[in-house]
Amino acid sequence: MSRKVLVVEDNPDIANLVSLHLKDLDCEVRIAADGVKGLDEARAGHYDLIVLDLMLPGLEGLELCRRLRGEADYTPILMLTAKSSEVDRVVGLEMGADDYLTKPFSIRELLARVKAIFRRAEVFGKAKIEEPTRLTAGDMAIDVDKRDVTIADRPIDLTAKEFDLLVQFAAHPGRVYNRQQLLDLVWGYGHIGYEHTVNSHINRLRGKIEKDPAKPKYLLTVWGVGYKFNDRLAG
Amino acid sequence: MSRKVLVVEDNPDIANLVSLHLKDLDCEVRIAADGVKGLDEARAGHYDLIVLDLMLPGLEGLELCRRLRGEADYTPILMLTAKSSEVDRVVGLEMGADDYLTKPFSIRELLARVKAIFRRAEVFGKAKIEEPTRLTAGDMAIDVDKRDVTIADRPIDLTAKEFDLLVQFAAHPGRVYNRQQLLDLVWGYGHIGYEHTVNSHINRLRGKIEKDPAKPKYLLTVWGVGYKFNDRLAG
DNA sequence: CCGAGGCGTGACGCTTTCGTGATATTTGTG
DNA sequence: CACAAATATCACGAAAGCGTCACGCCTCGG
Repeated sequence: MSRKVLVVEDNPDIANLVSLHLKDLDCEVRIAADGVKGLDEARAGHYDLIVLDLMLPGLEGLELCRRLRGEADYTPILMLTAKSSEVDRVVGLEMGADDYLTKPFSIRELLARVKAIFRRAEVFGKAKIEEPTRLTAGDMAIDVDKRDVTIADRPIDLTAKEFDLLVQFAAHPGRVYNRQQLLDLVWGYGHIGYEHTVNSHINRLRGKIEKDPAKPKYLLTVWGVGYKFNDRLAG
Repeated sequence: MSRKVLVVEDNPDIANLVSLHLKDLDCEVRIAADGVKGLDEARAGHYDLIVLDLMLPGLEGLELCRRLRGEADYTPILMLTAKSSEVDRVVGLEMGADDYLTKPFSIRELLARVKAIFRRAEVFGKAKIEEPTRLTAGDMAIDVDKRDVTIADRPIDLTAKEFDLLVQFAAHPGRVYNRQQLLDLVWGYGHIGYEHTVNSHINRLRGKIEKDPAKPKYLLTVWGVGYKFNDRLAG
């Protein structure tokens, strides 16, 4: 099963990043660099989702949204914007967007929204996208909805960032992430900061989940690259 | 047991949201994007409920309602509308709608109405929809129907919003909600307001249900995320 | 028409978390 | 074995998030 996604975004960096990760979701991605091309493309191809930047040259994102809806096109739309006022959210949704994301947004957030939209679209008989709400690895158990973590049934107290980091790893055991990827995924694309920051958080996280942080059992260092979650955990 | 529901709604955002939550109620949902399709679909399939937007392109919601009734189709109808005038309500009900909801409506409200309609339909020999009318946690007891709360058998006086908030939490202990989710769930989807408002209500609620509001026992803060109801209450 | 209560908003101080720099330790390489 | 680069650790200041209180608006009932 492959879903067609149209990304309408003038910034090629963001467009590429988004399409890269959407392809990971097994999506077929096309990019339109401005509003006019976006509208043409949206009219031409039958897309399952349109990711739309609100700030576009030529044609405002909201206008594109409004026009599509005016033409009785009900392709789900996910809006991206730099503004973060709550009013915008409502305006966007009233214009017919299905969801709304303000920059800087994290890739995890984006993917979560995209999945949510596809999940809703199941109503129309499309295939499912599974999203586990519980993750386990060895004697570690994570409940994503409840945002709690236990090791050998003992609850572990994590901060928001620590938890987000851990979930990112635990959801893809064995996969290696470099620091920039982690910043994009957890902190959000567009976030300005040092890669060094990741070290600190990994360090704090290990202090809470590892019995001996110097010899980590869950969060392993991949020298010269980054980190990964151990995918050979006993028990 | 699955009930068939037809959602006649041109705004895909609302349609998807509604159908998503109806599916949670174990309903089989179909969506019609305009009045004509809605009428066709309503005639063709045997539905247990029709959720109908009053503001539809092509064929007015009221007209659809009237026609169905004219054809001796007595499928229950729940009307949605942006207007909140009393006149509309009366007209809607006279046209044969079974219930009426004005936007912005909260999902909880919608689900409550839907369940109420199904409950009435039981008279005609349909299966039941289970709904826990009582919630307990530690020494707190909530009667959802009566809208009263006791702690250690002492009655607690709550305002409408406070009660709705509490029920939302108590019905899903341990689950973490961020402020936007709470606004959507309790205040109603489409409501315009500040996330900060949630803080105030949590604060007032704690003042009433917590012995020491600074060290809450029921409503816990999840730093950087939102709030949750304690799911590790003793006794 | 007035008063009480519920609600939303703003302000402010406190707490927690986060990011950063400095320094120590480890790892890979010549 | 020594050196450089990468990572780990620690501590501290900054910033963000939260709790609390007070005020004003609105609604509803008297």
